[in-house]
Amino acid sequence: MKLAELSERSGVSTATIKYYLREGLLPPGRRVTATRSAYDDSHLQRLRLVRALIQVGRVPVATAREVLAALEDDSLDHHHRLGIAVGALPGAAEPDPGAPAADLARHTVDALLSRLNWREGAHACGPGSPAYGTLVDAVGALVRLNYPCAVDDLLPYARAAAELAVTDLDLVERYDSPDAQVEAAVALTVLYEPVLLSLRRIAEARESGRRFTSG
Amino acid sequence: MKLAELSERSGVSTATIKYYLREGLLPPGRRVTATRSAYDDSHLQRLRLVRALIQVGRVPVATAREVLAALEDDSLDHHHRLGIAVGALPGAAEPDPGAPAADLARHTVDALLSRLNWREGAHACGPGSPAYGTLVDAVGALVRLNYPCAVDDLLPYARAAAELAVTDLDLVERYDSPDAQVEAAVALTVLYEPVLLSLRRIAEARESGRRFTSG
DNA sequence: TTCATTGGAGAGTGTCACTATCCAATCATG
DNA sequence: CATGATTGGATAGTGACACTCTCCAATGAA
Repeated sequence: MKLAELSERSGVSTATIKYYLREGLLPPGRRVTATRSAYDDSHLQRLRLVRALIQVGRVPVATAREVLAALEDDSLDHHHRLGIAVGALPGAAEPDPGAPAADLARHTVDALLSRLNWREGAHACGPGSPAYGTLVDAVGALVRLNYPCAVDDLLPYARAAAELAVTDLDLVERYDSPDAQVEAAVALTVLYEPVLLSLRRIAEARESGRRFTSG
Repeated sequence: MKLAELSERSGVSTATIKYYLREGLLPPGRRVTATRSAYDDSHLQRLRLVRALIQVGRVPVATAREVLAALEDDSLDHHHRLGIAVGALPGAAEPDPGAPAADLARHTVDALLSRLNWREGAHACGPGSPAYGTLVDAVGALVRLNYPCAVDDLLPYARAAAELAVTDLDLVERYDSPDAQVEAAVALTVLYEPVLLSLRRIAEARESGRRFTSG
């Protein structure tokens, strides 16, 4: 497959594909001659994943590169590859680096994870993981704005998250090879986020209608 | 409260506050003299909400302005104000405007909402609402990438969303005045998104560890 | 032969959320 | 009352980011 064909089939402009190649988001094609390379279906698949990460997941290009690197790191076992790849995904932008109310937030998050007995799993739970940091930041924002975020307030969200994780991993286990599973885990984590958030808003509107309208 | 004081108390620079005033995200202060205005606690609260929307929720400035306008529109009843305000919030960026697989996605979403009997509630469910559009886009991305997104695959997420909405509205109902409730609905919708997504990733890591590691 | 395409690299674009600079009017202080 | 800081207001500049454009010599296809 030539570059132009890859572009046509993926709907991504050749300029952008060249850019992704330059940035290392897409492995170079097989060199046919000095000025020509051939691409295959794996490039097409990877290109689609990159678009999903960047366009749907709003993952910065630099971060996407890390995620993809973890995806291909054969030196790691299945669980660790998955943890690193998903862990490299970004969360919300962090707030002011100054630490106003961050202590309370951290304490709340720690109490929540303890309550759930989520402390022992080292990966992506520990204070070093991105998800943990994002969670502390998010709770910190709630604290600063005086919105409820006690452990008891957060618990229902954690329970929902636990159920969602089971569903997610069930989807992942539909894939056969470990490689496909890791890629699916990354893609589904990112791609189901807008699904979940939209459904939540729709459900909120329904629930609001149920509570606040007469008739 | 002077501008400098508002800046100090909120941790937002005077330059940024001036920018928000210019952009209409913050109502002008009470004019004291020709060159001086006074701000009060409502400005502080609003400023915090704006920061939450923009920094945590990644809401574009123009969108934030719409959300805030709906927040203050006294001509609407409670439920509609809430629906419009939350509806004005953005979802993920939409993919290529061309409609590849969009029909299948729309069909899937419609089937899902029908299955759940979520069709009758007009607000934020209808095809016109932003959340609906975001959902179709997100499902479209799944379709294009060949990831599972049948109605049965989406149902668990919708059920989780329904439970979350109940929790959300319970939090909202802790506030007394309708104004406070609408503001809380917007703030909590946005601020709990990163909370939920981080918890999901942490839960995924735990679940992955449970399934894929030995011992 | 001739013209389009390729890989490669650098520079330019558009968007967006600020941020910096200026200005004249006016307080606040000594 | 002198003097320096602050304010509202306006305009222009910044930095990050994801492209996108332009150019080039080498090559391939018609």
